[in-house]
Amino acid sequence: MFNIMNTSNTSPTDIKTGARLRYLRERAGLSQRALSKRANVPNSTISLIESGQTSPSVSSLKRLLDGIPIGMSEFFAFEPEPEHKVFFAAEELTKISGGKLSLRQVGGNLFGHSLQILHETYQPGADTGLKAYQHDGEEGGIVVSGRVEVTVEEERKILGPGDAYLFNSNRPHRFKAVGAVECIIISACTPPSF
Amino acid sequence: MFNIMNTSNTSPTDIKTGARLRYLRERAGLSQRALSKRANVPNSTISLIESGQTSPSVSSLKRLLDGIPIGMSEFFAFEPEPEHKVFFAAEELTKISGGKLSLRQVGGNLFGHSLQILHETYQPGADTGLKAYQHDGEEGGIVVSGRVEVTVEEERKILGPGDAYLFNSNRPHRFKAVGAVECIIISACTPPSF
DNA sequence: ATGGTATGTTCAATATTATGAACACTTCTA
DNA sequence: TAGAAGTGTTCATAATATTGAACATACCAT
Repeated sequence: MFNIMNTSNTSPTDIKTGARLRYLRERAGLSQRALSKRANVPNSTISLIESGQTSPSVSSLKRLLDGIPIGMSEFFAFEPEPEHKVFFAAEELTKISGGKLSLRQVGGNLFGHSLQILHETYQPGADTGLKAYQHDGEEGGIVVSGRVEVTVEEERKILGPGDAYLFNSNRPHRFKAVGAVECIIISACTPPSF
Repeated sequence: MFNIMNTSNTSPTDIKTGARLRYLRERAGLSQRALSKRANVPNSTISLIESGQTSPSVSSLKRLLDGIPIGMSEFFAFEPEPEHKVFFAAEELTKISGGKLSLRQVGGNLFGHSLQILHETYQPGADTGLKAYQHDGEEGGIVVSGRVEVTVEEERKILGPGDAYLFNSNRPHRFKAVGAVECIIISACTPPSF
């Protein structure tokens, strides 16, 4: 069995499931035990998966991702590809969320990077819901077109083209497109790891 | 443990992994044993997974999907959503392939349908490679913009806007965008099942 | 009919994953 | 400094997935 870029010596996992899970868990500001409670999976299992000592069953992985939360498709959306690219065509942006709220990311994966840049497209009425990504970084962006109502804790403001925002990611926040036209935002976010 | 639309009575699988695998396997014209050889996984395992009696490990599932072939992300891209929709906004089309060759599908999943309609976008130079989807249906399409070189067995022709094609899916075929501008095709395909 | 080949399913044995408790370590607080 | 609470890791055991062989059917050609 052939394996590219395997960190561990024992390798039941040919795909980098463990590294992805660890990355996303830390990105959500969750400890192994915190995720353990939310996903109803023992922390030891999480440890073994993340260290590449076992390959989780689909059902187990599903429970874990539900606890983060993140979808199965999004989880596996980071495919192995030649990284260290500098230039990205518009079409190359990685789609990490679909439906009414489209998130397209610069670069195929984030593992080697300390900055996530997104092209966000909100269809009219699209709403992120109230979320608190609890990591310690900052996030900010500039509205390109359309109008969004941005709520950060108690502060609320409607932003239009040219307007911008910047805040600590651990503050609860929410984005909602208002008006009849789609809204496009270019945003950036600093992950805590790396 | 709660489960929507579970066909089986025993349910180790909360997500419809088995149904998805079966659908995609049959769609590729592969028997359980044929996929077994290509994926290096015993046919009995495939049977158990498809009948929902086990939840495969990620590594097993990866081997199976490599044999079809299909990516992990694409496999899980069909999320539970309200089906039986009639109208679909352009943005709602389900992206089932990325990179230089973009395939966007009408409807979130195909399980209840007998027709697959795609909005295909080929970046300049994009190429499907020589593929033979072996199912018994037909596929055809009309070029909207740009130019494609279409090869079906020994026949080869360059199609431009307004041109069209139609052939049995079991014939080896290949699409390649030519020229400097991206090429858009609207295509349709009849799956064998259902 | 008869043999050959294909299909998907089932089952006991084996290999792997999931679990809960114990461990080693760090950080915080009194 | 001591204790409590946090972190990730390890390990025997229990639970589950995987395997290979046998089974039941269906289809086709002789």
